[in-house]
Amino acid sequence: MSSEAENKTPGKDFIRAKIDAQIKEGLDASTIQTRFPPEPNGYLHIGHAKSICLNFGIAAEYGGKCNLRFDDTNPVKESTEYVNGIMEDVRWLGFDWGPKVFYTSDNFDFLYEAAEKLILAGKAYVDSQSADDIHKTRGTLTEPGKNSPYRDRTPEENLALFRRMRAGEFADGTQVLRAKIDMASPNVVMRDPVLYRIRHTHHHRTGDKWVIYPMYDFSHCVSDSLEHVTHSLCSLEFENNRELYDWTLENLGMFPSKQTEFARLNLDGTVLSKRKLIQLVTEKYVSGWDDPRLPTIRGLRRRGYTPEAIREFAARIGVARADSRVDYALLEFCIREHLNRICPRLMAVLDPIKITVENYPEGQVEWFDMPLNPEDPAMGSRKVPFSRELYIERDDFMLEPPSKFFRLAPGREVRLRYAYYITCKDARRDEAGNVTELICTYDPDSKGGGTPDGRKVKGTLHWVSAQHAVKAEVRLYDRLFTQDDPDDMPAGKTFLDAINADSLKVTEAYMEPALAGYKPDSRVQFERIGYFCVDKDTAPGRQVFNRVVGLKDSWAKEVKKA
RNA sequence: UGGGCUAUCGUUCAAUUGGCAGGACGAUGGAUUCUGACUCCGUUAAUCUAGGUUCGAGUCCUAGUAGCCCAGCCA
Repeated sequence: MSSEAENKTPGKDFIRAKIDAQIKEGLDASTIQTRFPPEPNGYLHIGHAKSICLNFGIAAEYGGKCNLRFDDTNPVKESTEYVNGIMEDVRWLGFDWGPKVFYTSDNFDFLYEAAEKLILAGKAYVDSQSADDIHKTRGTLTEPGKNSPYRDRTPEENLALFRRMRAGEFADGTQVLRAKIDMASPNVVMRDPVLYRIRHTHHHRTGDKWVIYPMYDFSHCVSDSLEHVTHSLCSLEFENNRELYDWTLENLGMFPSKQTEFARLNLDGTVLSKRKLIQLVTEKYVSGWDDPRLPTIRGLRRRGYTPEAIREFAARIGVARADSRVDYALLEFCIREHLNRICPRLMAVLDPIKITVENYPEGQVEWFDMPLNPEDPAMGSRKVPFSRELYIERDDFMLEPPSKFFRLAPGREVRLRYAYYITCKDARRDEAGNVTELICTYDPDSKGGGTPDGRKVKGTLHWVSAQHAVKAEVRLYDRLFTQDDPDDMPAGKTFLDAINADSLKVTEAYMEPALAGYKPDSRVQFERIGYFCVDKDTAPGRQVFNRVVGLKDSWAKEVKKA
């Protein structure tokens, strides 16, 4: 059993429960310090959002602080572009890291001095073996490693060598600084881990000042400690590194930050590893980091997700130590729940079929005033034109309807939302038998959508006036992968083999005129269809909408069953 | 006989430390409805296995089983 299980308070996740217990034992809540420490080598995804919400959330709840720290110790992978992108994403998610941004690279001088201290204390040495030899002598998971022939160099010798490393006298890969711990440790991480390596590479912040760079295991704990991080929260794969984290701070005599691990997020139908996301972007399987099919923060943002929905999602998935994979339906639930509250509701037809209302006067147009959201009158209203020729959704008509179908069919009466009742008199067909046009009549007494005799209709359809319809491009998205877990493919297959060829469908919508007024980033509900977000690709005269998520559709389920 | 970690409804997170296994999502039935949406009500369904301790075990003990992480000069 893990020691984390002790002293839990019920209902809370194990981390917050442990903090409660620590406070009970005297911890001053205002000293609680967390940090979100991304490496700027890619953009953030929803898995990071979980960590961000956890770290910033805990700081806010307990009256502590959370730092944003860029873990920028490997210059070959990192860039300012990513630093800026990450800050933008964290801010968009709604979190504030205060006036100071932290960088591990700001601690390079301190880290160097700390390394010299370890050398002087006989706890670190310069190893001149090749990377290959270091690998070979590390041992295996079941066998101990062998000591390096350079392990017993004197502190003076090591110090001189280390200073020459820093001075740039050695080529990349020829020397490393290693901690002198135990080559026989059952924990492979403790077998004389590398602390510093040589990299003659330009760093995005320190430029060419350094040619040696500290490793994660050395720099992360020291940076935590310098920031007085009390709760260093990271994902489960760092469990094995905790022993080295503690060793380093102890041997340096520094503030004892403590690491706690939790399970990272896995989400059905997508990948959440930076390596794979980078591959999807660079090899053009998607249009970019902000492709609306991607689980990146900017992808979700462009798709039309809101920060509120993502934060709600993070709260609902919880925090635990067990590996898990979350149902995509939960994310969709969260965005629907928020968009349902905030979106105006308008009408657009995605797959039109024409209706001619034969008893409606030719050339007549009526403008109906319709509420933008009947559940929230404060949203106001808009004007919608009605005329003799209309479009409705092709799915809303059936020649030979099954019993449970209560939309339009020959002889059937339905309501056109907020307008009139219409009855289908005839369905015109082409040679192939496809329905091309519906001939209907309307009941003038049903104006506004009700009748004096109070008769009921089963169906209410959305519609647009053909002559007033505004066309727009609509992008319909499906999951990017066909498998729930694209990371777990059969032998010989990779996650790329699971890419869904139909993850994007582009179509043309016929919209009521008011919809043309919405600018990029606006989110609306297309009644009876789903939530849509105006895309940044929108140009004058050519709107582009992304489908954020469809409405729940119990009729579609019914059809599927049949 | 390498070490570390994990195991509860289909999914996910709980269970006041040994006292009626609960919530959410999903699924499903119904009510309501000018969105087959929303909302409301109901139903469904779980303690990895085998022993043991105990009046009582998800929780403690013993032995198993399954899964995840670690052999980067990545983080």
